[in-house]
Amino acid sequence: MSAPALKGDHRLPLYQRLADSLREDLRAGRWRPGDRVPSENELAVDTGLAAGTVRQALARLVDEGLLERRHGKGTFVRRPSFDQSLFRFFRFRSIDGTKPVPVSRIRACTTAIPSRYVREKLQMNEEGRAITIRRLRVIDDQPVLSEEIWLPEERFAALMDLDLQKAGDLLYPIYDTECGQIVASAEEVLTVETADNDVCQNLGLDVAAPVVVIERLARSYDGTPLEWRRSWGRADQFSYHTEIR
Amino acid sequence: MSAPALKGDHRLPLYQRLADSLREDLRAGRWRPGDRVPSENELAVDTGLAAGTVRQALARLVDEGLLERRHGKGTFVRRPSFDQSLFRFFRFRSIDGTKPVPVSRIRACTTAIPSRYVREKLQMNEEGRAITIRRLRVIDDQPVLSEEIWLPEERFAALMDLDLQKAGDLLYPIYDTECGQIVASAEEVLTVETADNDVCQNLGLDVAAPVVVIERLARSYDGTPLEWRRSWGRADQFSYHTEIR
DNA sequence: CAGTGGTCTAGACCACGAG
DNA sequence: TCGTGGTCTAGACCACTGT
Repeated sequence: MSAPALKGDHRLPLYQRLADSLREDLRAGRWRPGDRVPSENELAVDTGLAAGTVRQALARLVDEGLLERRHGKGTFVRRPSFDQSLFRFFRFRSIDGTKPVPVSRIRACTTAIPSRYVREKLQMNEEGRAITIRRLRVIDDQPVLSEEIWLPEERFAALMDLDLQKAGDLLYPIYDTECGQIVASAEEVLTVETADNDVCQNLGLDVAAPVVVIERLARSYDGTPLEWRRSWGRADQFSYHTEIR
Repeated sequence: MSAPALKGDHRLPLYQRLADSLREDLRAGRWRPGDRVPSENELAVDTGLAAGTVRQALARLVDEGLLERRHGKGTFVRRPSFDQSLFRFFRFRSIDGTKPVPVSRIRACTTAIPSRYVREKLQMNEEGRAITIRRLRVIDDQPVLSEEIWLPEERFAALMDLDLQKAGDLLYPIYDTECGQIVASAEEVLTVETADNDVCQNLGLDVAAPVVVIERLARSYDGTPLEWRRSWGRADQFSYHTEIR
């Protein structure tokens, strides 16, 4: 009957256009991780769509990992927790067997000119400078992961005024609070190498021991590359489990 | 109104009970991979459910990877193609750059008593015997993967009357046609090791070169373990991509 | 209790594929 | 043209959460 008040290509399904619209709101910071988004009913009234259509849009965003439903309470912006992603790949255990909380030990934090490879990953132009961090992740005083991190200086300048040593073990909350940058998704590529001298020293390994290398490109809600990092971990702790269907 | 003619716990949602029922039909071989299942309309009429409910049940099975929808044609039993799963993990390329079709080179096929580990994976009792196959997967005469395969003899006895050398490069179609066993899903665990002498020889590697080990447990539609295999591949060909959200 | 998401229905119309 | 899956509606009732 009446024209639905939704932007976007009118040839696309309404639920998709609503999903796109909500994704855009998310990117613009209309709601923050942990916030409740409007209820299905509110959205249906606001958009003039049927409840079922709204539901389908929300379902899509839930599938994408952006939203989270809680029966009886509402639909919420999901808080991505990337630092558990390490434990998808490595079986780190603390001495007491319980949940391992890797401590961050910063070894360096400077501005530098990124390599061409990193520059392209971060979609920076040739003049752009970057902040680079080198750190160890440590469990029970045992180094388990060695990391090299690159950030475009433009967005993360505030980090240089900070004492990262005292700032906590997780970087993404710091990116958020100090730089206003929210990491919403990431791509990772795993490969296997033999450790060079540097990595051997950092992780306490024998020369040429196998190491697993994880390259991660983290992005904001709108897909802008925010951070590139490369992590080395001992391969004998590596284990990845998957289903095929 | 009328009682829906569906088995199962009546406290469960109807779409879930229908999905369970269809999954059971699949397991029982009512339809084979590639077959078309009844249309949404037919199912709705048969079960006395609304079309939307049937749709939800099918959506679930599609998510599980059991079915596949083709707009305008129907809903089909998915043909799982596991041998492309290698290429999720390894970047094998043929000399001419095109699609790599690894050739199977059988090295041994005998009956044997499985180790306790394999026996438990296959849920066999202590008296049960097994068939074991050792083979190389070869691309352009280069060995890329070394495999050790274990099957419960009870289900796969027909294999021993066969000349596997001439039977083709993919085992799962043979399991199907010769033994009536359809592989519907599998779990894989990836780890990294350093190559022992045996693996070095098989893959043409230096001693102590890193290798990626893939353990796979393949199951039928009802979850019965059908095959356990362990594959070794050179780690410098390994690469795994994933998304985090 | 009110408000949320979850299930289910009945029916309309659209888009695709094949004869 | 027909049968298939895909989108969308309008409304009923259920189940969970908090007050």
